[in-house]
Amino acid sequence: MERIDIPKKAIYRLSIYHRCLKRLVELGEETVSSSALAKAAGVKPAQLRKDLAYFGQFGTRGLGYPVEALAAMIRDVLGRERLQPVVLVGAGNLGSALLRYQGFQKEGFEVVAAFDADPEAAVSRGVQVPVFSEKEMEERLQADGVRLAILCVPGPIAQSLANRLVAAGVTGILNFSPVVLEVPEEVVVNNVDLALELEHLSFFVR
Amino acid sequence: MERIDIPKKAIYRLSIYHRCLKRLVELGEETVSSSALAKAAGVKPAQLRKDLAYFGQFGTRGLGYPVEALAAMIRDVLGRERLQPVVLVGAGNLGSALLRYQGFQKEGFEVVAAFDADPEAAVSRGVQVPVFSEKEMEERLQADGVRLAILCVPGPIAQSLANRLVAAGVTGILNFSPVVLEVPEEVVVNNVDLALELEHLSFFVR
DNA sequence: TAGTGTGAATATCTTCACAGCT
DNA sequence: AGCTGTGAAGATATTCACACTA
Repeated sequence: MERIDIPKKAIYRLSIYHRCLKRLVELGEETVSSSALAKAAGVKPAQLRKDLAYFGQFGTRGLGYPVEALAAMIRDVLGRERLQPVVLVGAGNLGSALLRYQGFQKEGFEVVAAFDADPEAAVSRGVQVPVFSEKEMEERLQADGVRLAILCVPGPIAQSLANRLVAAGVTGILNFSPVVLEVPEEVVVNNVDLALELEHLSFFVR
Repeated sequence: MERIDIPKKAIYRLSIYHRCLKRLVELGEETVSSSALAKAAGVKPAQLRKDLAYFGQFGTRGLGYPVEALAAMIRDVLGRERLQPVVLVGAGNLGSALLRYQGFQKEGFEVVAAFDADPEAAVSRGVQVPVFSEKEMEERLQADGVRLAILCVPGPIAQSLANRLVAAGVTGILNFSPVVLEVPEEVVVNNVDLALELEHLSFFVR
């Protein structure tokens, strides 16, 4: 595994660059300089160049980077060339909002199914994605070979659902529950902790 | 400003420690060791001790940290002793879910008002918080002296609303829009970019 | 003995600055 | 002339390891 020494934050930035590049494609730009793209992404030019250099040489000295090709390479690096199916667990308030939220689809993720203890309730919230009983989770996950899950359940049950997801073959969890999940080390957990983000702001604001 | 050399991530961790401490308070624990608390928070003991040491000495050698007092000091450091009012801008799908979401209240934040171009629609989504027309934003912000805002509007209009928030005295923005906001340097922006988090996972999962 | 507080060592990440293409 | 690619320097953050103390 050669990507061992790529800064984790660089991966985040890659996503941001990709988004900026998509805008440039729409504008019909053919090339972009590191300084222009860096500005759009809110980073320093040198950092952008270094981030890209981890994956190869894509630019032309004196000219810049080819917009289209660079976007394609980032998609490739991020594993976004063929799109990953995703499931969502816990279609409560936040969960069902995420299901209606267009942001994931816009970035090319397909939420193929949702699971909840009370599927009826979720459906009544206007969710389009099929919502199944949480009991069917394992069989459906395995049938579809799903590896990415969004977890939006209350704190106290988050760990046990995470365990079940992992056992069913999920290796990436986007966790909205305000809980530190324990998972085997081959599983990646990404925490989005809304209250924590607000709290963090409040430190800088007073 | 002496907190200049405190790792930014340490502030995040402080919030996590605080959450764990609250649980310990409920359980009636009087003291906790760095290793126990670190385990609960998902960090190494040495890191926990270092994080706390930035703010003073709170532990007793051979014994551990007093749960209650430590929680109080963290609240103090995070500026959470008196609670900050927060507003939410953009009560669409995601925004109104956040308004119904109990997580903020549970952590002691009060969302005092929401603003949207179409307040009726938001109210019809079952939002309890008063929703005002986006036009009234400035006057109400200034009246209440609000300094924290949650921004959940579509990308294209995010920057202009951020500008208005800043002009009206907001100094901390929790930004859910998939856009890099430009703000004066005294303003802190905290980005929560849902699609980006998923994309990040997909890199590690393939 | 159990467990904090911390300097020093290490690891990680960012920025500089410039050689080298086009 | 303009802009990339990158080694080296600098800045930050984490971890170790142990002196110290209740």
